[in-house]
Amino acid sequence: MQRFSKEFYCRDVLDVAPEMLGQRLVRRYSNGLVEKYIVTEVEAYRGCEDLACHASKGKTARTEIMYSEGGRAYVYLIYGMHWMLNVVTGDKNHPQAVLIRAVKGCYGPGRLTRRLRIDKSFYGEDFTTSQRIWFEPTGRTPAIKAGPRIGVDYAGEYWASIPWRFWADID
DNA sequence: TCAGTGATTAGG
DNA sequence: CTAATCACTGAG
Repeated sequence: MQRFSKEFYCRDVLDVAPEMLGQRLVRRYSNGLVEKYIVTEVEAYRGCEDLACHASKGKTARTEIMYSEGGRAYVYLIYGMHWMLNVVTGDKNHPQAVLIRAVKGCYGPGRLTRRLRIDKSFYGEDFTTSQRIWFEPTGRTPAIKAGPRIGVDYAGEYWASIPWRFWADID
């Protein structure tokens, strides 16, 4: 099965995020074991004007990767214990990312990274060339639902209520 | 409901 | 250096 190429990721995050639902996340461990998961829930974070997006506070060592071309991983630690896995999208200097919140059988962004053993070493990982994590098209086009993003009340009512969380009910 | 946990960030 | 913040989770 072919993985998604650069072109898939180098588009607006609001186009990419919903299209990732129903697609396959593949993780290959150092011992050769390969696990495959279907993406079921994501969130879009879009540019410096989006007050819920980390890039709204400007370019820092942590957010730098979001300013690169789409197709790389933005990984960071939250609340001192949970790694968050994001997919950078869009053109260079258009900081955007898709937070992977859930896959079939594993719900919650922190649980997901714990199960897949994703940590800081995945920061900047290139999904188009990586041998340990990537995404593949499945051909599925599930019905998509949308609602407010989780845990971003600090961004103010407008950005906290905008429906940029997307999910699909996949058995 | 609420504490745990530590990297990251701005500020002195 | 200090202190605040935080795209979450699990226990009760």
